[in-house]
Amino acid sequence: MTDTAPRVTTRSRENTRARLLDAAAEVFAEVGLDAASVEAVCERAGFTRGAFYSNFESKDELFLELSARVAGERVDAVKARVAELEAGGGFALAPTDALGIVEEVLDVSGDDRLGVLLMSEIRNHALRSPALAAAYLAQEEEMVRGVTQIIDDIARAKTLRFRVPPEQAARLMLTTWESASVRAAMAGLDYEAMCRRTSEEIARVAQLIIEPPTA
Amino acid sequence: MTDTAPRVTTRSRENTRARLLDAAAEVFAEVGLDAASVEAVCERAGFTRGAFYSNFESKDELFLELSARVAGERVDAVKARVAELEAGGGFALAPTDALGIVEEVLDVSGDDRLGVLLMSEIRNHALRSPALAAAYLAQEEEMVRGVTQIIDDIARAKTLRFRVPPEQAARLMLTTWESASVRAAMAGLDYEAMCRRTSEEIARVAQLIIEPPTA
DNA sequence: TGTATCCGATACATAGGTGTATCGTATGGT
DNA sequence: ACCATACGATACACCTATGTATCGGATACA
Repeated sequence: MTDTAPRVTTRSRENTRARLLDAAAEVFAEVGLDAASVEAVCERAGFTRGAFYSNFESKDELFLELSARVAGERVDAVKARVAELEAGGGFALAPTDALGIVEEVLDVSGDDRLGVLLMSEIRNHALRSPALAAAYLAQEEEMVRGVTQIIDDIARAKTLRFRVPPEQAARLMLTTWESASVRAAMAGLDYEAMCRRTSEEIARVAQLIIEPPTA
Repeated sequence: MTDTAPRVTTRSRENTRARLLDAAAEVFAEVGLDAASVEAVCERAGFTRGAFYSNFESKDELFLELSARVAGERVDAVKARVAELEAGGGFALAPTDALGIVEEVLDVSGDDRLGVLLMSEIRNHALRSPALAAAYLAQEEEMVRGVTQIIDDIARAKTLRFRVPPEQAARLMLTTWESASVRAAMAGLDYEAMCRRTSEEIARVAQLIIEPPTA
């Protein structure tokens, strides 16, 4: 590796960073950012604090990076779904079966309970940190773009008409999804029931948005 | 006060409790529950920790009580609005002016930035504490009941028709409101702009829900 | 006015977390 | 195979928060 790069620090360091990030995701989701000690994160990852401070400057920096990672993952998942839909276009559902469509799009971001907790944690802290807020809002906009496209694609494929512009529909879907996930997690439902209930809630909104065929 | 009550501890104690609760609301909103030290709360209230531990058992207990208080206040505000509408019924707006209606109903819960932060904090912790979760969900249900009634009243007064049952409409309004408030607070908008933007967002949803007159 | 009681302040003991400085070792390059 | 370096472990000093136990003063009631 006689690269132009001044330093080749990328040996197993990336691995350590990744393990710390994974552990942090778990611990932060479980007890929250502020209640989570650096030591707890390290213990979970199988390191000591020496490793931590060798890789990150502070807990906040790690949290920022973690937030960026999960945001990126979510956006990527949606984008992948868009590509999938545009490539295949293999939808064989009845146009009015909103729930079916929703479920098919939804399982992309199969959100477990911890995922919901982590996102909530990020959202909560974004309210106080301008840097996090900017990242959070940007990610949300990206999500809107992706979902808007999905809606567009589906509408075109099925020749559906909407009562609102696709972008607004996308926003509605996303906020409904967010709030439904949180409510489900709060009610302590297991994963399956959680998904079911979330789907139903979103499907209701979808049915409201979709213009019924003028038969 | 030779009451039947076994103990008449209610001298100025209630005052102290109230002041501590007020201070806690501020501090928790500003830095979050976990980052807020008991000492910070006491300092804000003008007391020392002695007063705190004389009135509350722990920070968590205080938070639980605070949550109950703000939840009660919100529900009361909505209920008062319901009573106001049912008593007066003085709506002189055009039926299609969704934004006008929304604004008139909305200013009830004139939410400042700190209020949003505090609610977010409560919501976030409710995800991990069953007791808080139960309280939070119960409050939300009460809010839904109130808003449902408001929607019903308005609909009756204006002979509007909806595309969805009033209860679902209420849920949609509330989740939209919640998410819009959070987004506004995140974007760092001032109070006025925040209200305006939130109103617009809700009005759009209202317009979607309201069935247009079949002219 | 005297007295008992309640309430908040003060002082103290302790724990847990943080960040840094140093050390030993594994690894990569030649 | 050797050397240099990077990486993570260990140890240390500091600090902040917590909870309790005790003290002093104010207040209610006679």
